[in-house]
Amino acid sequence: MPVLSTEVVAASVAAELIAVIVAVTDGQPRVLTIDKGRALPSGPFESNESSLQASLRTWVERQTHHPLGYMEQLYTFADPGRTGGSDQRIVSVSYLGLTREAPVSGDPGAGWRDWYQFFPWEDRRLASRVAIENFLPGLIAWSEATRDGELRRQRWRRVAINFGLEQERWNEELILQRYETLWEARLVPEAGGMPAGVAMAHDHRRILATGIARLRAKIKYRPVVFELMPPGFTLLQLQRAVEALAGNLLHKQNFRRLIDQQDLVEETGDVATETGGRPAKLFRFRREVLVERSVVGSKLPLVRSV
Amino acid sequence: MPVLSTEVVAASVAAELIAVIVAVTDGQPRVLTIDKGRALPSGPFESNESSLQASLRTWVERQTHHPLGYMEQLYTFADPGRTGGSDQRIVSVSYLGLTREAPVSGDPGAGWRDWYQFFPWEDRRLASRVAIENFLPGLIAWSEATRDGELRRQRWRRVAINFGLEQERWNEELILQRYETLWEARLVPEAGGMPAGVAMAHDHRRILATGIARLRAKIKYRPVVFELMPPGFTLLQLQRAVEALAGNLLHKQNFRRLIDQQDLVEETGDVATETGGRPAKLFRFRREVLVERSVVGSKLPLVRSV
DNA sequence: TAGAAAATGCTCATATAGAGCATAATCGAG
DNA sequence: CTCGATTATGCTCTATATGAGCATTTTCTA
Repeated sequence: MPVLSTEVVAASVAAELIAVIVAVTDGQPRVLTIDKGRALPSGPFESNESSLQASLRTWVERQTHHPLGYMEQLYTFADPGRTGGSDQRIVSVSYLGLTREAPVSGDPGAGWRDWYQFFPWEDRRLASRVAIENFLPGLIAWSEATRDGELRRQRWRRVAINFGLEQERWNEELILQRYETLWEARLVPEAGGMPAGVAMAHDHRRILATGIARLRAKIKYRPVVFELMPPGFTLLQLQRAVEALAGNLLHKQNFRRLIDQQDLVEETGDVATETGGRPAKLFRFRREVLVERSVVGSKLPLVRSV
Repeated sequence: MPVLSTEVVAASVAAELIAVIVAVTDGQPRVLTIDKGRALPSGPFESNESSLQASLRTWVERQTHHPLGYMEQLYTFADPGRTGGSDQRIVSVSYLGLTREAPVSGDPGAGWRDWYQFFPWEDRRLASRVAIENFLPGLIAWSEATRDGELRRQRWRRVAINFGLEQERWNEELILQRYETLWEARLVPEAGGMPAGVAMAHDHRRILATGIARLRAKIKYRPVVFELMPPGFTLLQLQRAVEALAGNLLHKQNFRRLIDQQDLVEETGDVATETGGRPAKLFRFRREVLVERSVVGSKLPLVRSV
């Protein structure tokens, strides 16, 4: 192996972009897919574009008719199993983007999907909660399928941490860890196991898991949910959006306390009357806070349950 | 621009790896450089290696004679200004690695540098504190060098947030933002300005800034400092290491409280007598916590000052 | 007119973080 | 041997943040 040095010694590889574009519609988190939900949108890294992000942004905005309110790089993968045309290694640079849902134009296989169809166990909102018990037997079987006692112990510990068993509490950020544990236990279709969640091409479900994890972490300290909201919204709608992303329910009063303690929103003056109960005031995001606070965090609450 | 789709449409680019390898020696944060401190170690992405990280890890361990305790991907850059031999775009995948310092072998230009020589303003430990006042006039001049009143206000606001002026408190994670502000204000040599900190080749100083920022954020919720410590250490040495990374001093008693509340360390039974005062107990990192807590955080304190 | 469904206002207990006081060991200088 | 300097270590106090729950208010619908 050559010593790392200053001379430009860069190998020729094939580079592609992969996008995790997220929206929240009617309290459901959605992700933009192609090929009838089997893959994430991807495309070549364009040498003539000014930056990696620029082409992605342009493309998404054309597809969704909404500006991409927020965008960040996720991770760069080099799946060892895949090679491009001329036997080149493929390097995939993935991005996470937030926008609002609109009918997609162009590609007939493209469309929005509820992201929990790919990770049913990640939705812990009571209404739609999927029992972990479904694949718990499989996990137990996997953790016990070894003669090595120490390894058995480690595997079970890992299952407990990932899925909130024993004394552990459910950690909503371990999406990738849970998916990989299920993979190792051959409980996902990609690994040839029983269908736990809808499969995707290549490692796209891992990339999506990475995106969800990043977003769940991000909403706790940055005001990014607002990029998913319409211009005016009620506090309950806002809460439902956070809950959709986080995959669990929040304490309403505490949620509201946090929101107005931080001056993130201001009243529009209107009220929403179609709420079923007492009409709710409509709010808008104070975009100024993005400048005011720059990178300084704004915490949003993520409580464990109702 | 082609629609993003499932067919493999990946452009051919030149890929390189860039490493930010960090150590802490005698209470100073250090970074591995080549070319007499002018660049970060870099090398080709090797198609035959099993993964991006593998070759980097092997290389660093050979150079430093220490295992790379921790490693994570930082960011992928595609500097629009640079192209490889056949006019290909260069994609740089950067990694952050933690290890301990040892004399480097091989490349004569390679060696460890105090990272604050590249970012003097980031060191706020009283002992070596560099006055921001040095370039404050430059920042003021920049923020006022426009007729647009709104832009002037925004620029000044940005300076205040980045450098902790007016009511803002210094945010130690804004390393990249500060560097970029100084760049825009032409106060760094790369941008043709007065020498504020030692320059590096290409965008390496930006990459280093990204690494420092990531590390400063990480030490707050993951027990990564221990990868920089010798097998046995005193609590003060541990604190000095955290302070070196964070760039500011911590409240000693609170630091110790947090450390032992979390069962991160255990006594070795020995004491260090060369401390000058009362001998300190030696501790070792309880490596088990990495398994026990998996990804679950362990907070380390970052107080604003003594 | 009675629920039902939300919105809102308040209180309380606990945990955590920032700060500071006080005491205990040890070494070196005089 | 004693004083001072230096570091280790134990404890307390306060402010704030967080998790939880009670109580009211407003509106719509059956």
